[in-house]
Amino acid sequence: MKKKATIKDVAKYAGVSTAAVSYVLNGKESRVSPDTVKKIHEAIHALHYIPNYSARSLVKNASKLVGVIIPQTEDNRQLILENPFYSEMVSNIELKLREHGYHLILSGVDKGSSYLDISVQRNLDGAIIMGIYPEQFYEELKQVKIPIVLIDSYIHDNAFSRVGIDDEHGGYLAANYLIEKGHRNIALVTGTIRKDGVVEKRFLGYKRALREANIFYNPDYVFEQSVSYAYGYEAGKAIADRCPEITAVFATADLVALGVIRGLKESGKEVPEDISVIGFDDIFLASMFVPQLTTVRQHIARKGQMAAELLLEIMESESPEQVTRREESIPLTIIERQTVKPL
Amino acid sequence: MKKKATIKDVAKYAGVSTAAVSYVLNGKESRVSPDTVKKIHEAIHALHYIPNYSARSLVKNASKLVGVIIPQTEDNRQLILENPFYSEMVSNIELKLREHGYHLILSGVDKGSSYLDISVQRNLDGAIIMGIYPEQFYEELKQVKIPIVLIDSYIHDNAFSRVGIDDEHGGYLAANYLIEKGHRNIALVTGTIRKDGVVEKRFLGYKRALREANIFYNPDYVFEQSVSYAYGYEAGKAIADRCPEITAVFATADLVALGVIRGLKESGKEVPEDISVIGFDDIFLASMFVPQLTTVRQHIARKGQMAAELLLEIMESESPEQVTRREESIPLTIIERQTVKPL
DNA sequence: TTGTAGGCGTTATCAA
DNA sequence: TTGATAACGCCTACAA
Repeated sequence: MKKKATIKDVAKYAGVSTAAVSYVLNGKESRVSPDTVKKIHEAIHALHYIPNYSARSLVKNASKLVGVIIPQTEDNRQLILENPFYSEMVSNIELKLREHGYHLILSGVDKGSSYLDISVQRNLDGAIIMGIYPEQFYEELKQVKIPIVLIDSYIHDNAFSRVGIDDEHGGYLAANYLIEKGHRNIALVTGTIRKDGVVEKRFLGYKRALREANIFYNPDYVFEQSVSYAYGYEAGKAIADRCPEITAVFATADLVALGVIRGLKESGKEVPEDISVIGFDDIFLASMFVPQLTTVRQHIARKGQMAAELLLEIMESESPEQVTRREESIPLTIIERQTVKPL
Repeated sequence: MKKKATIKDVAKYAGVSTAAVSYVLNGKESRVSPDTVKKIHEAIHALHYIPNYSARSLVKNASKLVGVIIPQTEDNRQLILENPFYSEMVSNIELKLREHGYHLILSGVDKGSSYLDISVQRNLDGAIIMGIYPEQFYEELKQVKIPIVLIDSYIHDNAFSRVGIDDEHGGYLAANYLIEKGHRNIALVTGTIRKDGVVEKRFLGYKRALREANIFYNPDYVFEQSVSYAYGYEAGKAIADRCPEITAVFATADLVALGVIRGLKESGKEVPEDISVIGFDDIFLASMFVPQLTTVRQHIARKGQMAAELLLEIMESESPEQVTRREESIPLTIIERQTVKPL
């Protein structure tokens, strides 16, 4: 097996020094005579020379590597990449980073070991974190002094930049839409309401909409457990079986909404004839489903792109440490489809 | 900002040589006295020492990094991670690799640049490739002498190991199932039939089933274009509008099948009352959909796991170059749900 | 059992 | 404009 060509090989082949080669490799051709530049390019080509990033990383203390973290399941620690919400963001992030010469390490975090480990081991230039984690996680994260962009987190800390949406507003939009359609007994189906989580904000928006419409907030109408199709299904059945007065459901994620619809159906309720449902996110499934899901759209792809752009901007700025933390927010709109019926 | 601790710092702190530290770091504690081992562990802990993989990669010529490639869209070069089929495999691969101390670089491949680049730059220890690519891609791939596992490819080459399914058998299973239910005019909706692609094999299986049942193969019943929901939708409408004699559809991917069902519906055909549909893959959506999709199940998660296991085995063997190419096949079963009606 | 020192491939400093 | 050469952090003969 032929050994890979190194910068030395190139230098020898071109009859120049390694320094010269390094210069042209790093775009400092002005420091080298046009003649040698040409010779070096020829040598690079002839030898199929490809720079070794490990060596480069070692001396430049920068890896052109970005870490991306998405939530994982509690039990088997597997990434929740099946959720189109995450996969859509990841693919957009990957593309954006690739366009700028960065590669992406997709990784979960094992219990016990902190993300600090991989970040330091690999000399990551930055990281994008989706979802919310125990507070300790962020504390550790702060130790690694690299640019970090949080997606969908309400952690306010100067160490992090963030991109997200106005979840409170989104919750308000959804509930208000149902109210405008004449609904008054509106259930909320949602994942665990954690302090400072996106779900809590949406919940708050829901309550505000009720309040403004002078509708009594009934805690019994809140179905709170996990953000999954399975739980939506369960909640849908429960609503159909035990709360006949409910005429509309706001699910804080499309995946949950789809589960709700199925649960409702299996208990003999038709959507939207008997009961209306609105989701949140507008994952691509939402429009594939029958009936097509009415939902609050957030531009998921854009979210990924913005996170990547934000990170790139910080990483490539002269002094990343001094870049003021930035926050970006994605606009929200109601997408009217087939699952809400005016009363 | 405190500098990261290096092996020298640890050595100094513990009052030993860097060699000793390196030994315990690499599990060769037998070469060091229990006493110094202890001191070194203390030092590592006290200094929060974390090894620098770039440096390690440089000397060991191994990176503990695995490249994973999934197909990307033609136009915008973005990864098709939204397809649950891929994301489910990726998340399983990631977990398996992580359990063995490897990290995963998820990347697309830009036109013009070969995967050779990133593979050499990053000193990848191995790679997993999903989907099929132009022949040239594989030729280049062979140049990088690292272990490579192909998922769903019929490229036969000693340079690669493979994991996949018996697609011909799968196609046969699906078509035969429909035939057993009394259908004789069976459409095939599929992505482009490429030589040596999985789709071609399924197509072959479909034809064999017809032949064995003495059913005339009608090329007009083959709707071939792209493996996407959108195309399925289009094909579904076409079938409903123009081929009233067709009573069943075999879609070579669930995503396509769901599109077909929607297209059928919009043209006034009910599934399965008017027309039956069977899919392929059993992505999690298949059971979420209304009606629930009858399909040929391949254990997608298992496929990802096996690919990772296979790769790990090769990478960690004494002499990866000599490991005989291996092939693994995942079993297939029909999952009977609600979209096929006996005639 | 321990330590010294050379080298992995790059970059960057400093003379020439 | 060039070219030695010293790092970068780690591993591993080889010597002690």
